[in-house]
Amino acid sequence: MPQKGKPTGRRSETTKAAILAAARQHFAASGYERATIRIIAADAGIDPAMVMRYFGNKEKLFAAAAEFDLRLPDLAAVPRGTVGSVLVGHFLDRWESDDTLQALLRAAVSYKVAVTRLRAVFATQVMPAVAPLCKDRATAATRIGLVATQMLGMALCRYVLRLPPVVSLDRAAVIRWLAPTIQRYLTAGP
Amino acid sequence: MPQKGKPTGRRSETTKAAILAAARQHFAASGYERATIRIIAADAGIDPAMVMRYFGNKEKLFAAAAEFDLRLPDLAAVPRGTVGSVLVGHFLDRWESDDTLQALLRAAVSYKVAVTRLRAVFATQVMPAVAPLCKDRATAATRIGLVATQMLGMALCRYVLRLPPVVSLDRAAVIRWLAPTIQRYLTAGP
DNA sequence: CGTATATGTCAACGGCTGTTGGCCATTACG
DNA sequence: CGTAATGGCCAACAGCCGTTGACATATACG
Repeated sequence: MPQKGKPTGRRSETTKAAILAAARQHFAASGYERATIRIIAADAGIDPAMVMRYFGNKEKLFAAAAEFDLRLPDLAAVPRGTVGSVLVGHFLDRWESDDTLQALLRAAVSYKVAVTRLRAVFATQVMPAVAPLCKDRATAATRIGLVATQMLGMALCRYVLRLPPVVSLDRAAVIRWLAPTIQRYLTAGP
Repeated sequence: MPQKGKPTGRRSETTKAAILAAARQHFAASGYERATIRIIAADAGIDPAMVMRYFGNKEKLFAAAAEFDLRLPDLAAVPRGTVGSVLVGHFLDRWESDDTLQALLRAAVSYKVAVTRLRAVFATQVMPAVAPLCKDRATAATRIGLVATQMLGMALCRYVLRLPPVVSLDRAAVIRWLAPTIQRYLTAGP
């Protein structure tokens, strides 16, 4: 038994990982339609046909590349007043250390599968983790939706559109400005 | 002299307008690469070759379709404390009454020309109109950049990604929640 | 009326796309 | 060692894309 165990094969896992990495990078940099299977394969150093063998088709390749975990921390453990800065800081970290989010956002704008996935991430990862912080269940969804508008708006302007004044903010400044907004959306009166 | 005066022709302006309208609609709904010239032409009821004759190529067609004016009101005239709600309300209006902004945002994510145009709109329309409200020149660009993150984030979540909790907010609620954020970005201490 | 010009259609081109099936090399295993 | 399977490459397909040029029609004007 060579490596792991799923296929009986030899080094397929290595190649598969290389394809996934190249796919994430190009989906993140160019969006769904411009990230060609041929380009991704060339970047991974193999033939386009291998991509099809391992992932079936482009849609499934994207689904595999867009799989990811936001890794939200346990928010019940942080002090009430700092939840805003913790959330902003965590999002910045995740956004800068993982191409997947950028791939998801860039693709979601023109590719149905991606927007569905993004909504799923919101519903299954953000909502359950943040909702307990809101006292009244009734407005929780609204509050978390508002948080999403500010967070995704920052990501859009900073990493995708690259608006100069937003790009030149340093990490601390982003947290200093955005944290009170997030805090207010989550806790302020209706 | 048949209608206006620019070409000597007969009804070319009508067709040109039909093409532009169809282009805007499809760019807004599908992004740059999925909005094909063939589809746009079919929607305008003419042959694809006409698009080329009137606009040269797809890039120039997009440039023509993405031309637009944000029509920001004179902010010096509104009371100091209501500038937030005026801005949010105006953006919502513009966003819902004109496909162009959505076309610009959808295309900007994967099409260089579009992101350049969007940055230009920010620099030549938003900055000059909003900057006078900021007392210190030094932080004005930063403050307006922050406003952009919240505004574009709302547009992204509401009109492009269609996150359910954000879509179901009514106009008044959006203003009620976002106005204080905008107000703080523009006027609060560093 | 005759002719030039604008308006529009048609068919085709080269290029790029996702996808497929067949062929070679290498390795694992009896 | 021989055989089967796995990893990988190559060439080709059908389809769609932007774009082009030749050709038909209708209008404007001398």
